[in-house]
Amino acid sequence: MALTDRLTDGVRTALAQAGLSPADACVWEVPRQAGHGDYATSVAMQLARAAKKPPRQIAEAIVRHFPPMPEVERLEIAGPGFLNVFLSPAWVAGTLRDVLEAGEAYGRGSAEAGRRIRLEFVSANPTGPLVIVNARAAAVGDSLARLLRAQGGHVTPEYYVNDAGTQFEALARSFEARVRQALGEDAPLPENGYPGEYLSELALAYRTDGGPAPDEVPAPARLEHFGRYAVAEMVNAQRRILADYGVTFDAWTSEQHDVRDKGLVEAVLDDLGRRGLTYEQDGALWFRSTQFGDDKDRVVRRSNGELTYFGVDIANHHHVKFGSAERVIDLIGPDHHGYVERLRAAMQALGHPTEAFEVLIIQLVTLLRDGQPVRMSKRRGEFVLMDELLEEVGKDAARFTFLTRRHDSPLDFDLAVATRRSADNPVYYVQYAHARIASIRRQLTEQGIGVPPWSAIDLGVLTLPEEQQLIKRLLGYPEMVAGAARALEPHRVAFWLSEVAGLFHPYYKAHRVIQDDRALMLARFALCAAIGQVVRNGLDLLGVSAPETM
RNA sequence: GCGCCCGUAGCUCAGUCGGAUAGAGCAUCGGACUUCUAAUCCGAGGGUCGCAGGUUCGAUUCCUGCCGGGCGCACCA
Repeated sequence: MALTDRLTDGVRTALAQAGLSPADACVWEVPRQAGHGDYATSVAMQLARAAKKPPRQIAEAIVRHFPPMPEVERLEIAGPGFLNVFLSPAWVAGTLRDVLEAGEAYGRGSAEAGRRIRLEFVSANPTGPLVIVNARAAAVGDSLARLLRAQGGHVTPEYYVNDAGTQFEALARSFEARVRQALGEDAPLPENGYPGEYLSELALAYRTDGGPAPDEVPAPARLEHFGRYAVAEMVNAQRRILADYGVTFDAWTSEQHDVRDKGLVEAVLDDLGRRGLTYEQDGALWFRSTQFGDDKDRVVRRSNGELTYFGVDIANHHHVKFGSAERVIDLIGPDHHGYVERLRAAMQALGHPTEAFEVLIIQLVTLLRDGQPVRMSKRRGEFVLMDELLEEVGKDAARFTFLTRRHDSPLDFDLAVATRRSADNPVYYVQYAHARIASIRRQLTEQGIGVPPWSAIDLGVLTLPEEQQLIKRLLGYPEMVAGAARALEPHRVAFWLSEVAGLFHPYYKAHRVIQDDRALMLARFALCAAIGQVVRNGLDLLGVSAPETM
């Protein structure tokens, strides 16, 4: 049972013994100030009104009747009626054994046990290379997948390939033009085409592979031919970069093959139509999204007969996503946030619980170098690509930096800072803690010092304030992970790790592990091993490596 | 005009479910390697939590209004 649950039980028992009415909720928080104990609750203040007694008097009754517990050293009443709990140092030290024995499983929970979760992120159009904001979405999405898995969820990371519709056609025509140019023809790029150099390079590769010239492909099949080739190559390139970044997807959903070709759009539109939730106007088919809180009704099939992106996406969400999961999470860019409401309306109309469908907005990234903005203009081809970012700053620094901000706040990414190997860069600060611990382990081995099983080490000698503080911090790790998963906020893990490293480095500097006092040495090594384990577990949730040496 | 997000130290940002004296890193200034890795550590200064009301024992946190910034308001995706 969790410590706070035990404390709550103690409070309930004490209230009953004192003849006071029970508290419906007892919230424990970790006070900011050490003098206020390890845990505090304001339950006495909240009960004061109903009990018609001063809060301090209620608190005193709780203290008087609180059952003895090995975890608790003493209770204090403070301020207007706070109840402060001071943990027993011996019990605190003993918890280290639980951490070490749990190993890589330490921090896992069961909040999502058995639940199937569909998590879509990145999903860049297959019309160009991945750029820096895609790297942010990939870092956040992948970390979320890891967090939700750590809570027992069956997570399917999904990449939706937008290989149909107007953008697909623009890509197909642009690519065809580039192939013609590669053959020496004077072929202009179509209007609204994609001017990037990458399509010219792809055209050369296409010819090298022996792909047929445009005029050798029958006109009716030409668009499809060049479009499919370009999409396949673009998606492959995206997949490779993401794999280098440590991000893999279990589902690559094709708009054309997995949604449109399977008749799912007609099915879902018929479904909505039978419920009277669609209507024809001006030759187009509309969905009554206003009935579910949207500002206006939305077109699902245009008057020219073509489906809108929205129309297809309803089918995608209803049949593909919810067809295989109880919970659906989408990560999107801020430019699409106006789109969320209508999709939410559609999911509601189709009977999905509102809390089962969540959309996270991943804010934009402003790229800086030494504080100066790096211009990103697709038109002039100056935009910074994801592979260039990875080459310059590396996977670990990039991922960690993206995860030191809330996903919904815009981020300034300074290339110069992220490249710097110093404390400006919290990723190295955290990794260095892990490397230093690994170094201690190596030193022990080199000096022929054997370490007995954890159960044989007396941890009670870890009485320094720094040691107690570190252990208590490790004790809070599972709760932090559970909170990050619940709130879908992986940045909490990154901050937590920085804080633990910030406790470890001063401790390392001030107190030697390897020393003549064998009992103390072993206990301190156990503490370091536990810190190393938890840091490794936390970094793994971020997809960042935990190096043995640096 | 309407909607969403954001205003916290010089800068970049945390701040749990409403708690006690508001936090970190960077930057600035001053120090520390004979010792398990100096990618480290020790110390100092730095605040009207955008503004004004409201709710309450208590508000950076919740509500309303205003000011300032970003984004979105298509038979585009």
